[in-house]
Amino acid sequence: MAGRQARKNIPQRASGPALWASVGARVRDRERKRDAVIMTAARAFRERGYHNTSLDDIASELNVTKPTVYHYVENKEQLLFECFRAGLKLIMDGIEEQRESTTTGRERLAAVISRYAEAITSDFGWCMVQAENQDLSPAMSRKVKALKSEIDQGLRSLIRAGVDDGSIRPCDEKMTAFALAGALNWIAHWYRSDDQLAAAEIAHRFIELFEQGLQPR
Amino acid sequence: MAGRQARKNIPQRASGPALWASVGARVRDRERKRDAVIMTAARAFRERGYHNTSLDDIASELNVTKPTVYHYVENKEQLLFECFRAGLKLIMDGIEEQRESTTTGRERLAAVISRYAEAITSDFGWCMVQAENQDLSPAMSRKVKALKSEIDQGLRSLIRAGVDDGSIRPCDEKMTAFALAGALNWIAHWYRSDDQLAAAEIAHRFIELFEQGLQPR
DNA sequence: GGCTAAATATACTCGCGGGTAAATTAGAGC
DNA sequence: GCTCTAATTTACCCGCGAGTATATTTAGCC
Repeated sequence: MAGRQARKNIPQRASGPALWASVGARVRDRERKRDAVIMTAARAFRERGYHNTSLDDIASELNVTKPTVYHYVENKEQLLFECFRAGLKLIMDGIEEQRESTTTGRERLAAVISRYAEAITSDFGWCMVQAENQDLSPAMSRKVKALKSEIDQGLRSLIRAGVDDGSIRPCDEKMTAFALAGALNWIAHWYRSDDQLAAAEIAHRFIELFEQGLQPR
Repeated sequence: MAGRQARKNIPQRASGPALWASVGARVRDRERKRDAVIMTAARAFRERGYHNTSLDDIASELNVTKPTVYHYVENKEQLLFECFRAGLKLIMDGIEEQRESTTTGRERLAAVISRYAEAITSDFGWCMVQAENQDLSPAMSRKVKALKSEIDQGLRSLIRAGVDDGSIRPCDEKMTAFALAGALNWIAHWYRSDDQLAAAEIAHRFIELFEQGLQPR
């Protein structure tokens, strides 16, 4: 069939469509396939936006048809949520990681910023940032809000810790956390993966700016 | 008719639906009406998002039918663009305003930040931030990109000026501008107009943070 | 090699919403 | 009061895309 033939010619990106590329190579690991669906969706959402990406699009990028996608995920909203959660987890891990650290609050905050930048520049970055309440059902919206709030609280408590240990100048922790999160989240809007600038480099410059400030010392 | 009666009961918000509220009060000024359409769209987009707002929604908020909206605006995309432009103009004005100022670069930058925050918290703020290329035709996308770039260049040149006159510590102006714009744009994501926090207050805290930095001096 | 369950595909439904053609109403000028 | 234009409405079209009912294939298992 023409269909079959066409499928073989699809370029095989890492960990994505390759899973389904040839019938013989199909792996039966359900988890893996589900992850591939989510990953592909994340990339598609990032490139074309949530509303401009149909499930048919995602399916065809996976060399599969729409009902197959529905076999791994309840609906489109859930798909967005999974992308969101995957990205958010990267950040949460970064924050968690610093819990047992014994360095100053400022240093721990800097470490979290680095991980945050890493997460935002990942395939899931865009979804994390764009998963607005507007596109979600009330129930989902609540979940997303709660998760986002965890990140916010994590940042604030690091700032507070820094103020307490003297490594951070006393400041409005809420506004500071918002400014930080804003600058970081915004990366998703301008970052292109083919950019020369690596996440680590961006994080480094941001840390310097936020720590030192614009005014000469 | 029941339709007419219902219209009279619509609450009349400032400068919006009131224009059409009663037949007798209809103003013939085309400009004014067009502006009302744009304003109403901006509010709706902010509340429910671009894709979740239909032109029927906007029309009905104006106590009018969809074709009337089309009488003032070519299509939905154009409508988003107009909202975007209206918001952007506020910022451009702020930058322009500082061109003839003779103060230091850092002070001028602070002034622009204030105006920026003001613009972002306005009804048009959300549209400005959300008018992503993804939802726009290639032609529109180019226009939006060009306008956004103007803002970016404005910020960078202020930073450069500050570095030159010694009021700003030498830094990567591109990353600094991105961080600033990010923090400011992000306001649109969390700001609610009924918030106690006024734009001026937010701007003030942001300026302090960006100027002084987190590290104690 | 036949049985069963999971995986995938075919072939639909259906509503929403952008956009429009054609009629109707309002109003300015005479 | 008539006419002509601008403003507005009624009543549509139509495509896209989310979601699904049903058939078919695949693969593990005895």
